[in-house]
Amino acid sequence: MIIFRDKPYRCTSEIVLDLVSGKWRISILNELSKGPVRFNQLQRLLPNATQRMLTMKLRMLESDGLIIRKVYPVSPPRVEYRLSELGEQLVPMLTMLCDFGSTYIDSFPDEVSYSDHKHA
Amino acid sequence: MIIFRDKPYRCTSEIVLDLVSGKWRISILNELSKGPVRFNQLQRLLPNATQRMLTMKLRMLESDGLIIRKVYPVSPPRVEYRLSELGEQLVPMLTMLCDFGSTYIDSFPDEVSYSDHKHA
DNA sequence: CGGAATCCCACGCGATACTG
DNA sequence: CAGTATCGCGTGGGATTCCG
Repeated sequence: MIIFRDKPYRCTSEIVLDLVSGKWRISILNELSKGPVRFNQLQRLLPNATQRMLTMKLRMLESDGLIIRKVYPVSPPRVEYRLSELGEQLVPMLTMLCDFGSTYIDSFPDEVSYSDHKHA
Repeated sequence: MIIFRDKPYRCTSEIVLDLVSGKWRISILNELSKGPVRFNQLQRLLPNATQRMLTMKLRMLESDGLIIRKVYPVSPPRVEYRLSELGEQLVPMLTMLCDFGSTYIDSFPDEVSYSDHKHA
């Protein structure tokens, strides 16, 4: 049994799930993997996430050491987020998750459809 | 936007998270990756999971197509669970998650400890 | 622009007891 | 042995409003 940050885990894979699970976390990481993004840009990229949720998840990812928050002391405020070194190391895994997801849904073609609209 | 089983996803990786997230799912998959297991064995392997939770998670994994439930019509009842073909394909990814988890916690040696006791 | 504060709800999870 | 059936709560997620 591993204790990490005062929480017990049966396997280190569960720790990784804590890092990337939770709504918006993967989407944020995916966007940041393409390069640094400002808060406002992120809002437009993830139009269904409320400001509150984005802020919360970004702070969590930051305290997990996966992303870096950089504040430019200008007016109007400018805050930029980017992957940390650890976060960069996560990218190949995100790709693998994505790949297996594609493989998986290919086994259930009847249950898949696509939608263009951004909401929901 | 992908719709899979009536649920929207921004990326197929989010589908995979739905498959392996949720308490006990990864632990169950890890145990089954070593070979078929009976319900009772699983209970002993995961002593902190209640019967209800084990049953629920097993049924979910089954309906997700990752595991197979085989009932032997004997008395007392004998039910065996094993990975499906799809489930087997998941194993390398579980290994990778585990590996990255180890890499990750190595970055925070102060926040890691170990415990022998099975509870919590 | 990039938040923080407040309020609220669904549901994932669990404890416990019962059963073919 | 391998499950249901009930009940209850914590917390993750969200809508809304206000702020420097």
